[in-house]
Amino acid sequence: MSTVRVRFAPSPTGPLHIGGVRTALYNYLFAKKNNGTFILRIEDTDQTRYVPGAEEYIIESLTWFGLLPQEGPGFGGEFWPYRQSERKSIYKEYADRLLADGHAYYAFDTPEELETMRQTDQTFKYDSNSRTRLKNSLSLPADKVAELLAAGEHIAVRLKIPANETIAFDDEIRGHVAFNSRELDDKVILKGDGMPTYHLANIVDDHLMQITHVIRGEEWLSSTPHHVFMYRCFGWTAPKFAHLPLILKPTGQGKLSKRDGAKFGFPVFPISWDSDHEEDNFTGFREDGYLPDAVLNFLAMLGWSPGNDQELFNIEELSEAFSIEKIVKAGARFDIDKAKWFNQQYLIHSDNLKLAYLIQNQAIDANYHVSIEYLADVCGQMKERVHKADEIISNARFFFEAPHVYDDETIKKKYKKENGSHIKMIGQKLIDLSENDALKIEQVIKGYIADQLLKMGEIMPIMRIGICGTMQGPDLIQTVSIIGASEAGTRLIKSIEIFDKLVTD
RNA sequence: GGCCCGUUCGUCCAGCGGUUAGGACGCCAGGUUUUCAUCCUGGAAACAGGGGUUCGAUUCCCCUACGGGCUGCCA
Repeated sequence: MSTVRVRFAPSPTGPLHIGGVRTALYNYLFAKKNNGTFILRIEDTDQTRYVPGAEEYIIESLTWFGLLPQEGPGFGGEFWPYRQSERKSIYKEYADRLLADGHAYYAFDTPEELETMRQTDQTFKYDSNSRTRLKNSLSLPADKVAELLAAGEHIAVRLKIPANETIAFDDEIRGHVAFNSRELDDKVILKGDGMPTYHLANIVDDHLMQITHVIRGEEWLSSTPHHVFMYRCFGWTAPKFAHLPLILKPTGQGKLSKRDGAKFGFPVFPISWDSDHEEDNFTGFREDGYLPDAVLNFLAMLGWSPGNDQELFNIEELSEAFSIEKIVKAGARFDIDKAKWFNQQYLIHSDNLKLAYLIQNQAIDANYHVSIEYLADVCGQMKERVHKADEIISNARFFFEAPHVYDDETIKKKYKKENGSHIKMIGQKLIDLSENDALKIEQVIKGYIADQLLKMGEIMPIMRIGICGTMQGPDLIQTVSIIGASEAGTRLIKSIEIFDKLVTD
């Protein structure tokens, strides 16, 4: 048994889609599980769709997730180059071989002519049947072919699919899949510009790079018979295929697309993508406050399960438990609520200081200049109350500044004017305390409430509003201990003035 | 339209001939708490339909319906 070699082969036509990340993840997990090699190959054979920066984006995304390839552009490996545009001559050589063996032919039809055919006939297909009527080296007389070849325009090489035979393969996920070759079109394998199409480049590279398992999206299932046919023509052993179910829109029809992020209000890309065109700017999971491991865990469960009820896995556990047989066959709808839940779980189990560093820039941007230790304390209190890292700051501004607005509703409902002086007194005592030990603070507050025979339920909520402005927040004693007894006391005294006015009005 | 793939709670998964069809997210109710959240307890919620095969089908086969993909000198 040869060692497992798998590849993730994205096309640098834009930012890497979250579905692509899952494909990369499954390849990575499969390699890890089998002690194999995970390879990155850049499929940039379409010059017209090439987007500068896309390759860097792909690598930065994989890096963020920790899904680093052992081979690939910039990662070493003995099967270089790993960028298809740099392998052009290799593909030409193999296309020639197919041509020489009679498994491919030259086609001279222009894209416009083919477009017209498709317009007039919805079912048009360039295949074993129609090719006899089209402009190619099979239908045209030899001298005419030679002439067109010499002219050198619009020369494409097409695969000569046999007329009527069964082409089948065993998919690792779907089992036996069979096609009749009459349903298959004569795919272009070498384009007019001399570049190969995906189909040729893909199988040549997979063979040359000794790929053992092709794990890719289901959109490739229909062209797999073409690939299998080419392996046969070359006399090569085909790798094993595993076609992954697609990720579908949360609601409505079709697969998740890049525009769905804006439409549904959540990211569909790992990290942000900035383009010259406003409508092509996308925010990423990273910038939106998600942790990479949480996203990975969520993605892993979208189309795969370990066969039991466990859902929380770190990457090591994931690769240990992973198996292709457990991949689900049906497409999965993207559920952002589940993703948020995973993220919250990871947030809760994250180290406070790590979280603090993660959100440090956000704090600075908001003009909150506090120590990293202070931020860590805030994270400790807030992490179980949020779903995304950025909410730690946006939901708890009272840790950084006195509240500007107060929850009127609760004040009107719970504030009794006779308690005002007591709360002011507590405020003064906190100022006098001049230290921030939680135990001492608790003694001051709860001690006073007990001494004066007051009710916790009447005093604490009002104090909370006075200090935080809102009813939502961590334990009050802990909060005071973090922002400081003196600051809290000052806020209390000031807020009572406002509350008194609010209640009399 | 044609070909291929699929179909268990709203969603993601478990189930691989005999189960009160299980878990998670979300939702609802209750408990804990100074609030929110976490956490705990409970609840509503599904085998697309029809034929077979079988003593017995959610599980196997066929048909229909529905969903998805492909049908480019894009990947």
